[in-house]
Amino acid sequence: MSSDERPALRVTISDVAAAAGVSRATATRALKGEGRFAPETQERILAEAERLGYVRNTMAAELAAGRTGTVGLMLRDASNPAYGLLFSRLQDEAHRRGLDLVTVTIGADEQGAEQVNALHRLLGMRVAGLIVATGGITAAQLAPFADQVPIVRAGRVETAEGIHTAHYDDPSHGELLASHVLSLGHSRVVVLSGAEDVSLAEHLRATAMEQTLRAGGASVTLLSVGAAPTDGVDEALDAVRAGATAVMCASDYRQLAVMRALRDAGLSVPGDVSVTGCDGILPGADLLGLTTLRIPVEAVAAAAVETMQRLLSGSDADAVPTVRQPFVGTLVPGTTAAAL
Amino acid sequence: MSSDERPALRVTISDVAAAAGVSRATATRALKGEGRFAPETQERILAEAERLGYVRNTMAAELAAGRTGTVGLMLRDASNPAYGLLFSRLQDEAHRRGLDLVTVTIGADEQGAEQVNALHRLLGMRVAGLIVATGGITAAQLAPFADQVPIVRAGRVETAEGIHTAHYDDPSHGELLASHVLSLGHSRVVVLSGAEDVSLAEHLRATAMEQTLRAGGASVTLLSVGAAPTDGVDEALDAVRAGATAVMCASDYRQLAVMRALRDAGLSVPGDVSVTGCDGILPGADLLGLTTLRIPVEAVAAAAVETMQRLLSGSDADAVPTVRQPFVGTLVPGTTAAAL
DNA sequence: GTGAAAGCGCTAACAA
DNA sequence: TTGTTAGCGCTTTCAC
Repeated sequence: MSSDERPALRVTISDVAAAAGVSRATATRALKGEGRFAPETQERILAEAERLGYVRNTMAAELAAGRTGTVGLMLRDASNPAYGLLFSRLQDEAHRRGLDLVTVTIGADEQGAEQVNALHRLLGMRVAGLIVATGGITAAQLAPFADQVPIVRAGRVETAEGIHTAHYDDPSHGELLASHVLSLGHSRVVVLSGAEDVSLAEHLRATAMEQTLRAGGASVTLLSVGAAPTDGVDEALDAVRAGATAVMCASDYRQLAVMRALRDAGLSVPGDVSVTGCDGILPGADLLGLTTLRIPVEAVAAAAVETMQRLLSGSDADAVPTVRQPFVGTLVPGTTAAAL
Repeated sequence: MSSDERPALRVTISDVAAAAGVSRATATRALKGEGRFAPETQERILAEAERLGYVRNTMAAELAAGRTGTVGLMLRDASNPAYGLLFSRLQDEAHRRGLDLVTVTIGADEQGAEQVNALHRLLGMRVAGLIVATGGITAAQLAPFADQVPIVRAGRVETAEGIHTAHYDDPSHGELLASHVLSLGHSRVVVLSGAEDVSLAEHLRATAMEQTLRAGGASVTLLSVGAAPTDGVDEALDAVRAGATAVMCASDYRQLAVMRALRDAGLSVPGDVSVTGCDGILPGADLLGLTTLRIPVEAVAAAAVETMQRLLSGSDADAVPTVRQPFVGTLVPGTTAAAL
C-alpha cells in the first residue's frame, strides 16, 4: 500500500484532510455533517476516513468543543441481580433516548475513598450528567457538583436539594408486604433486615414492616444485622421455635438464606412458618414460589434517564425544581407465605 | 468569599497554580507527586486545589500525555446474572490490580451497528486496552485494532490471531453434563439449545452434549432454537411424551422454562423426566436443586484482567504470542436429574 | 463552500 | 527546584 498508511488509531483528522485535499476545518464539518460543505467534498472525506480507518479522538474533540456527549453512571456491584437489571434497563433507556452512557462500578463493600475516586474519574471526564445508582456515595460528596452537572440518583431516595431522584418507595414496599402477612392472620412476626448503615433500602422496608405490623396488633421481633445474607438467620430460627409464625426478610437474598436454614432444620415452608422477601427479580423465583415484592426497576430506570435528558436539554438547569419520583412495586403473593 | 471562586468543574490547573503562586508545570508535578518540587510548595498547591475544588480534566491530561490509564470493557446486557457476575468479577479484579475500567454495554438483542458504535466510543477514548465480554462483536471488527491496543476476549472463545482470550471451555461443559446424564442411565435424551448464531456458548455445549451422548449409545433429539428461553419447550415436551427420559438444556434459563412447562403439564422432575441446565449462577439454584454446571466466572475474570495487565506492561506487545486460556467449570449434581 | 488561526486544559522536554 | 515553550487532536469563529 501507499506510504500514507498509519496504524488505525493514530490516524488524525489532519491525515484525513490531507488525503482528501481539504483543510482540517472542512474535514471536521463534513465528518460530523454539520455546517456548510459541498456534498461531493463530504463524500471524498468520508471515503478517505473510511479507507484510513480513522477513529475520532473523543478526548480531543470534547476538549476542543468544551462539552461532552456522555452521561456518567456510577453503579453498585452488578453481581446482585437487582443492580444488574437496573443497569441493563438504564442502559436500554439511555440508548433509546440517544444518550451515551459510560459506567464505573464500585464494589459493594468498598470504603468511601473508592467511591470518591470513581466519582472523580467520571467528573474528570467532564461528563454531561451523572446518574448515581449506588448508595455508597453521600449527598455531601455529590453536592459540590450539583450545580455544575445534573445529578440523578436512581433507586435510592435522597433528600439533598439539587439532586434529583427516581427511586423505589421502600416504605410502601414494607407496608404492602406487612399488610399481606397481617391479612394471612400472623400475629407473631420476625423482621430480618440489614442495619441502616448497611442497606438503607432494607432499613426503610423493615421499619415500615415493623410499624405496619405493630399497628395491626402483631408482636414483632426486629433483627437488624450485617450485610451477609446469613447474618441473623440463627436468631430468626430461634424466634420461630419460640412461637413466631412468619419471618419477613428485607431482601430476597435473606429470604433464600432463611429458607435454606429452615430446610436444614427440618421445618417446612409455609407449613411450619411463612417467609417473605423483597425485590422479586430472581430468575426462577416463581418456581420457588417466593412470596415477595417485585421492585419497579423498569419504571425507576426510565424515569431516571428521562429526567436526565430533560435536565440536559433544559436551557436553564437551575430553573428546574429538584425532581423526586418514588415508584411502588407490586406484591407477588407466591406460596411461601400462607394463612395461619 | 474571595473573587477567585469559580464553579468546581471549571477550575483549571492554571487557577490552582496562580492561587499558589507557581507555574502550571510545577502545579502539574506537585498534583501528581511526580518529578521534583519542594515539599512545602506541594503542600501549598494541594491545599489550593482542595480549596478551589479542582478536578483534573482527564481528557486534557490524557490528550497531552499521549496515553490513557483506563481499560475499556465491552459488556453484554447485564440483566443475565451470568454477565452481571462476570462484570462484577472483572471489575473487582481490575481494581485489585490497579486498573481503571470504563464500561459500555450493548443490549443482547442489538444489531451489529450498535456494537460497532460502542467499540468506537471506547476506541475514541483511546483506552489503553480492551476487554470484550460480548459475543456480538466479531473478530473481523476487532482485528484492525489488535496491533494498536491489547484486546482480550472474556468468556467466549476466539480463533483470530492477536486477540487474546480467557474463556469458558464450553465443549467440556457439555461433555461433563452429558456424561453425568449417561451415568444415570438415560438413553433417550432431548438437547435444547440456542442456534449457533444465537448463542455460540449454547451451541458449543449442545454439540458436545450430542456427541458425548451418541458416543455413549444414547439416542438424541437436538432442538436448535431461538434466543427466547421458551423457544422449543413445546417440542421438548413432545419428545418427552414420546419417550425421552431426560432434557438437557444449554443454559439455566432454558432449564427454568422447561421446568415451568413440565410443572404446568403435570409432569414431575425428576420422577417423570430428568432436566439439566448449564451456568449454575442463579441465586437460589440450590433450593431448586438444579442439576447444572457452574461456569468458572471468577477464573475467567481473573485471567482476563491478569492477561490485560501483562500485555499493558509488556514493553513489546507483539512479542507476546496470542494467549488462549480455557477454563472448565464444575458439575453441580443437584436433584433435577436422577437415575432411571 | 472553505481555510487560517486561536485555543480547549494539560503535560513534558528543556532551560534556567 | 521551578518556569518556559511547545504541542496533543480537535473544534470553531471569522474572514475569504
